[in-house]
Amino acid sequence: MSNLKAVAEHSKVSIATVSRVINNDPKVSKVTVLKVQASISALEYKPNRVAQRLRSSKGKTKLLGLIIPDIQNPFFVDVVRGVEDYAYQHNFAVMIGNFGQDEKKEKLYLDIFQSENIDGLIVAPIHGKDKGIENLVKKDIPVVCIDRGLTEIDVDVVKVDNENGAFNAIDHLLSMGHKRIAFISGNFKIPTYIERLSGYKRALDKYGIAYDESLVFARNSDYKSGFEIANKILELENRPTAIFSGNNLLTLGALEAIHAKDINIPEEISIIGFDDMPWSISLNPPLTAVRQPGFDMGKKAAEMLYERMVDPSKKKEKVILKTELMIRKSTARIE
Amino acid sequence: MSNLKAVAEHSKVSIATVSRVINNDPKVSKVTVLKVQASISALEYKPNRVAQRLRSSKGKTKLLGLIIPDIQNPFFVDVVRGVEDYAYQHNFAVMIGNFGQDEKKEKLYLDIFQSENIDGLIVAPIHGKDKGIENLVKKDIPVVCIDRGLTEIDVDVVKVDNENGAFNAIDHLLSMGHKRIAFISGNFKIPTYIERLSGYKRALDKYGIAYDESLVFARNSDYKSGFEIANKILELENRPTAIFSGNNLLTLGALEAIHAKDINIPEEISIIGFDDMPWSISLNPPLTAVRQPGFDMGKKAAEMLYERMVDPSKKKEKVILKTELMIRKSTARIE
DNA sequence: CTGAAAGCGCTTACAG
DNA sequence: CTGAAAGCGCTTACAG
Repeated sequence: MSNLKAVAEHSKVSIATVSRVINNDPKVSKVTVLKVQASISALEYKPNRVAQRLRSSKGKTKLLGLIIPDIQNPFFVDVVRGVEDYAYQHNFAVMIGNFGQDEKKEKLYLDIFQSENIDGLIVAPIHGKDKGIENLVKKDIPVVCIDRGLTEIDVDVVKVDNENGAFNAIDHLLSMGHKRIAFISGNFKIPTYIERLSGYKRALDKYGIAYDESLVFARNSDYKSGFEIANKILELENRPTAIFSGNNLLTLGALEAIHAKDINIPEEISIIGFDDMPWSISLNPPLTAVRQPGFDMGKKAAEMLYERMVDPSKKKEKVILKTELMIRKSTARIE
Repeated sequence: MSNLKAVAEHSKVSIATVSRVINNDPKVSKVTVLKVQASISALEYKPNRVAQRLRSSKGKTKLLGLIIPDIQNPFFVDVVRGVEDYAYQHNFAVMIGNFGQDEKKEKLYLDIFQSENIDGLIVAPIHGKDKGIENLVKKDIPVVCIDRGLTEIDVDVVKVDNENGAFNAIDHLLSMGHKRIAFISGNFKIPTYIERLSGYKRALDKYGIAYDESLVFARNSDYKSGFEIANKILELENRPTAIFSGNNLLTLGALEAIHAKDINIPEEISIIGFDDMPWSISLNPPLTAVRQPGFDMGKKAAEMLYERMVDPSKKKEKVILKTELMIRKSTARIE
């Protein structure tokens, strides 16, 4: 790789001048700019971002960290795409860390990203009291939380109204006559699930149905857990007539369990999933689901991060987007 | 952030010694090591990876680039997970670039990653004559191609036997009596599709059926294209009795088109997809698909990249993994 | 076993 | 408008 020095020699100016040309310093004379630019393209010079970043820790080199809980979850993939979309348009590179719901791994990525001098971070905290992220915020590193916030500290966040999303789903089920509705949840350390549970309870309340703890199952938020929990539910003696599953992967896992037992949806059991998927219509049957605008969330988060980088003293902002209940064919009315 | 100097002062040694401790230089005395380590933890010192990388471009800081065509495609997500799995175990950070089938974007990521001094790159080239990647290889930057190779230059690659994968799928269809099999493909610039087409042709040959070009449709490898092409196919006057779709997303899009028209699978049309998905069993009907071991491919690629970094003069290697036809319920025998 | 010094490729006051 | 020089946080010969 050619470097500043090579370009400087080629165009017979100092490296300082070359640097100025690269950074569009208006003080450089037209002639010099042209000369240097010619050398730059002749030598195919590309600035070394590592050196740039080391030198000026001021967002010059545009590196953005993105830490997500599970890249297998299509919702987070949408988030990634949204972030990337904004980043690409604004010439940021994105460094992605996928911690797979593993707290140690999340911490590792937090450390690495910091050591990489990222200009800012978008992260879905593993829980509401995430010390690692709190520290970053305290150090005034721009941080935007996505999907979940932080309880102990004021921070920018983009999330969805989980409470209402869950409420609407359960309300829909209750309105169709269901009374025993199982909830397949992820770990209740994760704020989203707490909120979804409270929406579940509020809907029950509305219909005067007592909350039955034995209908709520929390494990990891992955395919396997969805499969296993659904199996358990299907074997309950007084089997619930409907399932509300807490995320994409749990839904897909539950679906496999139901199909493996040849139980018909929605005739024998209804199911609503939190998180819609592009192919929900092609599932058996077309899945009724709570849609979250993942792409928009990612994009918005990137935008807010950028604004925070530009103005670090800006008031922290909470953006709460709406969910939408996509009614398809996985729920049926019962007596 | 505290730096080397702070640690040096705290433990009353030179920064050179602190650096040696960090890098496990055996020459440092036990006493000194202990003293320095105490300071390191007291100050919560974390080496600045940017500075490390700038100083020694020898894989010390362990940063790996991963460029994939489409993060929405679950197959590539598996690849990412495989790469990450290996990387995490070997203390590499992974920088991911998703180019969304956009050649300009791929080039941009190639440039950025180079400017970031990555130690090595795993990439699925957009086509076989990708100059940008060729250049990296020529500069002796460790590169492993995944899913697709390069035609003009010798390079490490991990891929799948696409020709046989497609052959088996078509053979299965032909053995069930199908004669008009449409192929929904991605762009034929992409080597995988060329190979899949040739498997398609070889199977036809085996059954003595003439290749009919009008049954082959190539566009982008995304959901929307799958949907649109399937719509076209379904409206053909002499409608094919089966569809072979070239990737995950195309399959899902095609499925939506078929369902939207209330056409029954497999009674009215059979379909086999290239790429299996965890939730194939929950599709309507359970999808017959060609399975690629994405996770293993990613893992293997990361491993090969590591070996290449350790021994740059190592002979280039081609690893070709097998596909597996997962027979479920989306195909039926016809007269 | 340890330290002083050079240098990785840049940016940015400072001086002219 | 331009250049010489310091410095970002490290590593690594070189010397002792």
